[in-house]
Amino acid sequence: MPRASAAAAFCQPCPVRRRPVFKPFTETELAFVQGMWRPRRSFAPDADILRPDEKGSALCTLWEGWAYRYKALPGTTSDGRTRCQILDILPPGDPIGLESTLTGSSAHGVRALSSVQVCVHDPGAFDAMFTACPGLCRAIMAIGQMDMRRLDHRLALLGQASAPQRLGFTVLDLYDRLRRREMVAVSDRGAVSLPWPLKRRHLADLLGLSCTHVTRSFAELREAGLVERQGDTLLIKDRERLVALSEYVPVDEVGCRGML
Amino acid sequence: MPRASAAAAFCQPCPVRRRPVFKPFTETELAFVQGMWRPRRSFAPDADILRPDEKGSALCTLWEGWAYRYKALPGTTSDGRTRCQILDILPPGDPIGLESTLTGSSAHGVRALSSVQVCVHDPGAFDAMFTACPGLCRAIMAIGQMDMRRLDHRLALLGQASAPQRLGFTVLDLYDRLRRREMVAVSDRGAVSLPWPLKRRHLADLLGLSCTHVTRSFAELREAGLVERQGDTLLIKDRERLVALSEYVPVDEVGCRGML
DNA sequence: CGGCTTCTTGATCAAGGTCAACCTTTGTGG
DNA sequence: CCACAAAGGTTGACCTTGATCAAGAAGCCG
Repeated sequence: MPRASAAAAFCQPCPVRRRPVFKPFTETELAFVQGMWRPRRSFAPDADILRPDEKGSALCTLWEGWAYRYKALPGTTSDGRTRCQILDILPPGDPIGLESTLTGSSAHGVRALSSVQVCVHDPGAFDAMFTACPGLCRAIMAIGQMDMRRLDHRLALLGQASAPQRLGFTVLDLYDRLRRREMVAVSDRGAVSLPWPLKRRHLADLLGLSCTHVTRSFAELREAGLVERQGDTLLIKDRERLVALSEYVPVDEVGCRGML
Repeated sequence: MPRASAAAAFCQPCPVRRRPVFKPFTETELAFVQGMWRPRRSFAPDADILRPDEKGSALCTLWEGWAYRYKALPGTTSDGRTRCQILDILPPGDPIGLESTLTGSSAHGVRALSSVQVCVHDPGAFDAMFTACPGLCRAIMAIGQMDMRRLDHRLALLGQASAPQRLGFTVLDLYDRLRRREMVAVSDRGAVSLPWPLKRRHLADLLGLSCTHVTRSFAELREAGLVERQGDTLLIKDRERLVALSEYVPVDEVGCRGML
């Protein structure tokens, strides 16, 4: 079958899965996941990969580019946009549509942050996974717990931290998640840098702040010599002090095994 | 074996599981869950059922009484208590310790809100579940998604809603969760009531507010004729208007199947 | 060079935090 | 049954954080 062979060509040497966060597949698992393979789809920045109200939607994995989970809210912000809370940032490798596959509907949407390609899986085959691949199933459950743990962190952040702390925490959290995916770089003089596709309004929606206040908090961190924005990458100039200011505690997510 | 027979005596006609939120077990599932059965444990109010830093801790299910998941934070509030964010309220039937069973450690603690009894399960047998009971495994994964969905809601709440909205939303959410567990009552003149074990400080930690401001917000709802506290039950006097004020959208969690 | 969007800065205002006093309820021992 | 203590709840005065509104400054295309 052309479909299976195309999958094999992609899944086995998958560039995303080669990163150390992901556990390698067993042969059975690889075969199973390849059997679920469907052609990849592309999305432009700001397009909905998963609409908030969508029923019976596709199950897929973020293969290239970034996205975010969000929840649309009634009403509108002061600057015209519809109110929205960003729930989580999704870097490459993260699954999309698990909730709707498991429960039949999704209470959140997923939107592309940059240009995005997703690997599509056949949701009809999903239920078979529970009998065919118990180990994979356990791994996905563990990933779910990790996501929940990060949500817990974020909840504590919105409940308890000041605006600059929220911002600093988010920078550090993103950096650490990307480091595990080998997507960060080391600059000179001990500074490190990470890709930064987030606009002010994304940060505002993510942190529960207004755009202007995000700017102010950013300025605060910049003036303290902690971070520096350079186009679409962000420099962390003094991790030590940034950690102290944000009361940052890393959320570790080692040895996950998804189904890219 | 006395152990197995004791389990059978409890699990089969379990008073908690008889409620409509829970799906009935199949025979295999019942047998499996009974095989994990260990003697129940009791906790006094304010005792830690699961300490935040605990490794390799027990897996159990809330059998009687209420608890809450929380995250302790460095520093201390103005009134002396250590700072803490309550992540979720756990009514009877909710599982405890899934995260640490699946990932080896838990980033949150669980504390008893009232006098509590938990059904203890053998965490060593947990991994066997993935091969022995795929259906149960799927059900637990779906529960995880439901919990995540409620966390999403709460995140949007802390990010976007005013203090009275947060309070109203929480009242309505708790009411609906308890209704599905048949733990609410109807009062006269269309009002409904629910058990209310939450002190001001719990609400403060849950909603990311100060104790005094919780009082003020409560007073606001009371003066608007929406809710009324009577000892340790809460009256909802005008659900309609409370829903409108809080922009409440129910988080449904029908047909879950746990492993009590 | 306009015409976009995004970012920045300043002035003003409201929501909520802090501190402190006081009131109510609950529980306990005499 | 009362007295008292301790915990929790309520209220008010004041202050800080962050929202809102509005006007520019940079970028970033065509």
